[in-house]
Amino acid sequence: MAEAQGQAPPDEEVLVAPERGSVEELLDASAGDPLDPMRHSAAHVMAEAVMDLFPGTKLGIGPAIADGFYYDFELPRALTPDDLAAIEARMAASVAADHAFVRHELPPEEGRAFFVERGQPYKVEILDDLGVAARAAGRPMPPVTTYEHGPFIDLCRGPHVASTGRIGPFRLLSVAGAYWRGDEKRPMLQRIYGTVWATQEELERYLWRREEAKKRDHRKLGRDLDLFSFHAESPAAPFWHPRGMALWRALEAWSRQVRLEGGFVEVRTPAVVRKELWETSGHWALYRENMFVFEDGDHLSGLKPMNCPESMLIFRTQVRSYRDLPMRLADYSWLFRNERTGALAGMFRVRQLTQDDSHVICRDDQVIEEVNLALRLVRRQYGPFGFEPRFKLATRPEKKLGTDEFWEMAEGKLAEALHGAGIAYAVDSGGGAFYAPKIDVFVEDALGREWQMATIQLDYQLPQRFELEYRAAAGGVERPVVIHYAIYGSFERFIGIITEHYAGAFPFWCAPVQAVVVPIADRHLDAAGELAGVLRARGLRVEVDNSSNRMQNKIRLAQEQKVPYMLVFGDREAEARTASPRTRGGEQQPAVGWEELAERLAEEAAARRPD
RNA sequence: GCCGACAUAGCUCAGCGGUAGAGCAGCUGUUUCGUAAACAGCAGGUCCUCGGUUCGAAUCCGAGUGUCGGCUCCA
Repeated sequence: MAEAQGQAPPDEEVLVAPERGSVEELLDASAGDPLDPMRHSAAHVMAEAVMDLFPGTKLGIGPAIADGFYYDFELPRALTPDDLAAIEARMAASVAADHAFVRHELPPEEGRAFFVERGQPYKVEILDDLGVAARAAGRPMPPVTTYEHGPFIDLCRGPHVASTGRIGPFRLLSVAGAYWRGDEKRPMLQRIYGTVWATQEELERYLWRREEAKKRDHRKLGRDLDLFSFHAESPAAPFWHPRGMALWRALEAWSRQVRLEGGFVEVRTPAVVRKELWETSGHWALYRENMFVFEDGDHLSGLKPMNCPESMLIFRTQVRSYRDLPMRLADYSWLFRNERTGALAGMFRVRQLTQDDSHVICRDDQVIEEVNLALRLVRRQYGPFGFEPRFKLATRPEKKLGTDEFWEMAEGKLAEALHGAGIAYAVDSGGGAFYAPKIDVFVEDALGREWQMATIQLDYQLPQRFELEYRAAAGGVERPVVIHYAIYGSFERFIGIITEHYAGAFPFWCAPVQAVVVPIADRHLDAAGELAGVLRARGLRVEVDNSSNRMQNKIRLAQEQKVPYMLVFGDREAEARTASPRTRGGEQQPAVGWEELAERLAEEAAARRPD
């Protein structure tokens, strides 16, 4: 989720840290939530409470964020959950006291002196930086604004609610470490997160949503549904169980079909690669700390973190003609990334992963068309999940390779491809990779969370590093362009996302187990097995519950496993060679003949409806 | 990597200085049942690992490993 790189408008970034990864923030940084003043006010009240309980606390920043607020503190000791309760109680007292928020303005020097005197070095640093920024812009340093309520006064530009009594129902949520200004070389402060809403109902709804998200946690569902497991013997590397693998294969088959329709051919490339390749690609210089490197005889080798360099080698195995382009290569190879331990998180960040990786090697005049194809494939591949992707054009960053003309051209091509596909998009100014602009793709899940999914990257660097060339129509040689994208991203992360999106109730087409036959008594087991065989012959994933449980319990277990169809099978069905389907939605369907059922379910699977 | 928390049976958790408990799951037996839990019995644990304190450690302390919440990172 934190893959998006937020870039706050320059004059906002000091006092208000945007929530990283929030697409709303990325798409429209100016759109503030109407609850923000209240949330920010709650942060002030929390700071008041903390100062009260821990005199001498040094204050960091305390902005409003999506759904709430936080404040960073330098404290004499680590906070415990009990402290949160005490802080909440003090906050409640401050709210009950209904202190007015009062704005003050001080001349710059006086304002600075005020915070020096109060022993607030972080606030002083902010003021000093504001001064530097003002001078750089050739403006005079503006007055220092503070907000005071009751016993507490803080550097702040506002706005706030009129008084603390206007702060709605709130709850403190968690404590976490956070580097001052997000810089890992600076001190680590303690950040308290809280949430606040206009009404009790909204607060409760938010807390319910958090609970719901916890219930849907893919790490829990992955175990409950027997999809995968993690083991300390290979940290952050999933072990795929039969059911997880069934889901994977269904997704993979769909990805392959989409690639096939898009004119791709598939390759597979080695996992162990000598360092010379990574030197050529630039990974050795730029990505080595994330690679697993080892001695391989008298050479140094690395496990590949990405597929692209190897596709370059495949391209170079022949003299290529302009007629051979575009060459569209799909690659589902294993990738290995030695992520920093703290970054690991269930399926969302693993160290061994597989992408539905796509490399299009094309002529410069084919770029727009190929990006356009990528955009169409993205939409097509997300269709069966009901995801409606949103697109963002990430343009030149401050630190970049290449001339302005180059960026002008590359950004223009991506924009044109977006227009050509009839896609409305936002611009993430400065969000591009250092070597080229890109198009980032986002989807919203069933809980309203935004996820960054595919990224479509233009790459003029790799062809140059690998000296790729083709024979041009006009004679001579020219250098192709590479377009990279993975639509699911990694299978691991995508499965994590859809597990939570569907709360484990996967659509029929990709459900790990599509139907369970529920024999009513042991005498039905043989015929139930026959029924399963008929369905399996049509490629359906069917199991028979041959336990000694009663039918009711078999149904309950199948429901808990979120199996789309339960096929109740007793004397009547055995007699007539039918089955009585019950859906996981609780609908009981009339008995149907085996062949007809197989036909119907096979069609349903092929239709890949999002459900 | 950094800050903090957590680690007890397959799962969810209780026990928190005197050598370990429940529910569910599992196994066995009985039951063979018509749309979300049949009944009975049995079995199951170097209390993450290593070290320390103590007469005695699941319990206190330290280190390590893993996981979780964040920060950072994320071609």
